[in-house]
Amino acid sequence: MSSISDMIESFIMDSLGEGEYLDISRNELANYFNVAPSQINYVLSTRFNYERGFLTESKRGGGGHITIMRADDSTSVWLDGILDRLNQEVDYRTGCYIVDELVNKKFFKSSQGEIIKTAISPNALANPFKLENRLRSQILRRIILKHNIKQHGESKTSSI
Amino acid sequence: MSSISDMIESFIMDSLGEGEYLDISRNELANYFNVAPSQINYVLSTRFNYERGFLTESKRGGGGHITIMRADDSTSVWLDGILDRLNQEVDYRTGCYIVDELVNKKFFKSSQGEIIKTAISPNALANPFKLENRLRSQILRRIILKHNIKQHGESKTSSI
DNA sequence: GCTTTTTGACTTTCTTTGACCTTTATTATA
DNA sequence: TATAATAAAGGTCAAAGAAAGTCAAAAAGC
Repeated sequence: MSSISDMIESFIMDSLGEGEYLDISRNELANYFNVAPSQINYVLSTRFNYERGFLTESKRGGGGHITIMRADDSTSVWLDGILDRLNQEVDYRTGCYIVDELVNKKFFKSSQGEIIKTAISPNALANPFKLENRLRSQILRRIILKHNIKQHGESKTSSI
Repeated sequence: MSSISDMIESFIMDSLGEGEYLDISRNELANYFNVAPSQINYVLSTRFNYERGFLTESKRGGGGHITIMRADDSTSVWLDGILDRLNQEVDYRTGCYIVDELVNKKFFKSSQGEIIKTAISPNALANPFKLENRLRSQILRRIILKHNIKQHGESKTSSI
């Protein structure tokens, strides 16, 4: 009666036991239950999300894995820390850093993170042009030119 | 479970212990773990970079070696020194000298160093207002600060 | 019919490897 | 002795491989 996702959920719950966190391999687990690897993601996002008291982290590539953690006091401390920082002014870089942290902890998806970053970018938030724009194009022009020359060997301009 | 890179990382960490720095031979280490020598570079650049609190130096040729150092207070003193110099005007030669120093300490990759040198070159900065030297120190300062901030997340300056 | 589950094609990220390059030290030679 | 050749490191970069992520369509439950 219960779906495979439910079985995977209880399997993970059992493996977690009383522990604070658990490391799993997405592929192994999917293999064990004979399901598509992405179904593990489905289980994680529907059963082991923040609302249900969990946070997950992962790493791709060789030796990649997924970590499932209980979202306990320390998590809310972490979140409070971030909210505290947002009581002061936050420049673009810091904002991105915070967004990355939140994405990392699967608080937001990375696609959502991108939107957020765009929303808080200098471009989005401000300022009609100033004189520095001319300089900027000059610098960029210079860098691109030199890069191009270096790659194609035709050096007609001085090295700097 | 964990990748070989992770094992190499902990091996280095263990060897370093509480010490301030550690000398290793790239080839020996690669041999010990049965990996391509370049994988040692991979571990160094992903795990023992400035972001993570380390600086590395190396020497080639006979008796060559790699030194892994904790980026501690003295590092920030060194960095502060450079930033101090950038409070005055900086001509192109001096700028390149500083960039070389930063590349030497693996603060930037040499490919990044090239870009920076181009960005502060007379050609890039030529402008009608004869502000070249002031601009140069400003740009250099900006790049280093941003790099440093990006790595440590302490942002006291505005994003642009 | 609507919601939840399952699947699979495509994407992104991280690791591993290898071929080729640069620098430094040592040794041989004029 | 100065210089040229050789050997002994480490550096770089790109390709191949190994995971996990995304998204939308199909299938299954209710």
